[in-house]
Amino acid sequence: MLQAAPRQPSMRQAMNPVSDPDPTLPPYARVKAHLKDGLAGGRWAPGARMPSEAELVAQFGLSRMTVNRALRELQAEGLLERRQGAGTYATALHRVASTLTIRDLHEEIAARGHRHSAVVDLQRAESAPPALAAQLGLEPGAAVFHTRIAHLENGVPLQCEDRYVNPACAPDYLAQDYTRTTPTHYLLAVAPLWEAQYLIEAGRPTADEARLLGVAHTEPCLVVVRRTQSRGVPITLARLVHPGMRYTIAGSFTP
Amino acid sequence: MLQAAPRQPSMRQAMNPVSDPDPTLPPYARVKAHLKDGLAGGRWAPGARMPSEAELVAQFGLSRMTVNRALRELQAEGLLERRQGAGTYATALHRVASTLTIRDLHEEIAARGHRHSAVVDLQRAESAPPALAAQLGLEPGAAVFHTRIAHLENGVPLQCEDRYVNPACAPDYLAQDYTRTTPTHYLLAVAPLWEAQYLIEAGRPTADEARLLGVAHTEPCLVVVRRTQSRGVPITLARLVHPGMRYTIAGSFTP
DNA sequence: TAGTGGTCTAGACCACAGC
DNA sequence: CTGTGGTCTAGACCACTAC
Repeated sequence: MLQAAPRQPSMRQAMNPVSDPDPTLPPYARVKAHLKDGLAGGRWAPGARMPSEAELVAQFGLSRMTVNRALRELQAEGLLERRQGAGTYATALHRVASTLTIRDLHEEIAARGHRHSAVVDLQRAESAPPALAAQLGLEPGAAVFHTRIAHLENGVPLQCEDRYVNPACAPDYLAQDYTRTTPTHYLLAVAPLWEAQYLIEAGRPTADEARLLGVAHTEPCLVVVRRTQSRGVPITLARLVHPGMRYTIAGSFTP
Repeated sequence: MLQAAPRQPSMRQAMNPVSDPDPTLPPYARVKAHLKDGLAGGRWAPGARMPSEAELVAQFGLSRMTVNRALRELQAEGLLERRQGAGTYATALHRVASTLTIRDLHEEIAARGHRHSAVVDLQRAESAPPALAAQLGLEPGAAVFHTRIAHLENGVPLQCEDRYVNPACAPDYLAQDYTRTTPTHYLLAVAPLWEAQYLIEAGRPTADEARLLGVAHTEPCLVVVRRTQSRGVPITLARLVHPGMRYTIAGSFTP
């Protein structure tokens, strides 16, 4: 039903790129559209060899740079694999790489037109136990900053944020008023955020978290653990706990 | 090579780009590295105006196309915003766009060197209730294919996959042996996967799911709901339930 | 109008893969 | 060796923005 009409390439279709996309598109975009259509329509199976740059140059009457751009962008989008000297291939595409956007919670709530507020449960320096010290690149027992903050949307607890911060990166971290700004916002201002790793899992809240979120400690929660570095220097380790019924991470994938 | 020698922008150099990245990198990559370093180091604040293409051409002694490529790629990576006629700006970057990869579970398990097996609990055609029909672009009451399969890693249940499939897209879906292939794998072969949206949340398993996963129905589970279309035609709607303590989604962000 | 980005070209040299 | 992709150039024309 999709790859409806065409087929029976009989004579290799001679010319005509089968798809004749919007002629107002710039040429490189037309090449991309042509290749995407072909991939979507099964003209090239996963893993199959794609036309070479030279072939596309001849077929479309464009310069090689233009064709190269189209192919390079499709590669960046994960649709093609290219190997110097070997050729261009359709990706097996048994993976779906998707963009997941994690925004500052304050902005996320504001974007919904709702009111964000915060309850600061804890804001102090502590001595880092070995495991934590290792995560933040500190000596065991060194001072770390620790905050625990509940974030509310229109008065309803949405997230409990347990965060440890490397003092070297944000010496004034403890001096901020986190009912007026968020740790994320402050840390982004202090040091642009350059690398992050995260884990997403389901779990139960700790007693503290259950208290701050106003849920039973048996309530399933979505837990995001995120570690952030800037230029290789660990900045912060955060555990973000969301009541399962109140929070969802959404994403999409559109090549 | 060609543009080999140049450089020595005479006075310009004065302030030396601060960063003098790996000289073995291709020129466009050096420009990218220079700009990334500057952004990471706070040389340009979020929202600040970046050097124009012409300025970078003068500074690096490169052609405009090369500089343009560096800027275009940084834009694609979300680090820069560009407006024709206006200029190039550092993104406010109060968002962290991260790559989340969802792979076929069979491949994921195989990649860990473990053994994947599946228990097919249900495999039949059903009549689509209105809500489901709407999601799949069908008439209410139309036939849909429904499978419920537990996926095991070395014999331990890891995921319960409840899946509805648009029969028009995969007429032979019910004829497959899902102890030998996975629905994901089969559907990818039938119709390349072109758009997907998903939700990730924490919840409790249904009674069926708890039974198949061998967990209590109070156990927190990570639930991924994914909807997939190919060329705008809905293909499948899947609910993937993972026991919270056994499954984690990991991702990273490294601009 | 001047500056900016968006795009294209027709060549070129190189590194690498496969025969 | 040939064919492939990786990259660069020095111009060019255009559309848009801001003044």
